[in-house]
Amino acid sequence: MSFDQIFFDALADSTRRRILLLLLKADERCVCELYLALKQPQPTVSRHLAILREAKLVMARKEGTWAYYRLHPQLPLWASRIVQLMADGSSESIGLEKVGVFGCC
Amino acid sequence: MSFDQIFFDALADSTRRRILLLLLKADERCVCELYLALKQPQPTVSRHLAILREAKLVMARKEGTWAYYRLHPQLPLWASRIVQLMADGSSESIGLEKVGVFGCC
DNA sequence: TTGAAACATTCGGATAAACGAATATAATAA
DNA sequence: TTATTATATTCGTTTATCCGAATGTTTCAA
Repeated sequence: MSFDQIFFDALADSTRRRILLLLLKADERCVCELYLALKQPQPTVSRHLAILREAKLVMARKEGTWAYYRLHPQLPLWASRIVQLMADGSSESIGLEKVGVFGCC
Repeated sequence: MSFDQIFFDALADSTRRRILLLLLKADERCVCELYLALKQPQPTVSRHLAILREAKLVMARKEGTWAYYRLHPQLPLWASRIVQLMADGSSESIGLEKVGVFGCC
């Protein structure tokens, strides 16, 4: 399957789009920040992160029991511009305002 | 369902993306040009066009028995920029080179 | 070495998307 | 009216996706 197909499949889910927007606003986020911000169960978020990881849209860094995610540094330019445009234009609530007030890690 | 969701759902299919790219390069295209260029059965293309039409990504103009499609003039700016980036970055073959040599209309 | 915390994965069922084949509609021409 | 051309829709089936619930894995601390 082409990267195009994988990329747009990944964007077809709103939880995955919200994850990408959260990662766009911060260098790194750990999984607990993400699922608390998104108000979704941890396994749900982990499954979506796995999809984004396999699509090479995000990268994971492990540190102890924590996993920190960021946008993939080798994301093609056109693809990362699309993520940015998504941020500009999307009417979807990201949940970012809540991040940081949880003492999750 | 939000426009965001409808928009990215529409982009998740490669035939629909190719239709959008074909329409990006031309003011208008009739259905026969599209399905000949895409090498897909006419009902398949019409079904995808219906999805794009209901999503308000494209607009149809009827003239006799023909139907001419174009990108929707009120497409949000961020959305049409995404379509353009898709054109820049996509590795997918559009089939555009074949359009115009068919005597379909 | 037992326990707990942070993530990841698997399974089963429900919902949705896509396609081929067939059929319907609408406009025009004979 | 009948036929034809261009396009649209419906139907039935297959395939893919998503979610909740349960379970695994890894790391660290006691």
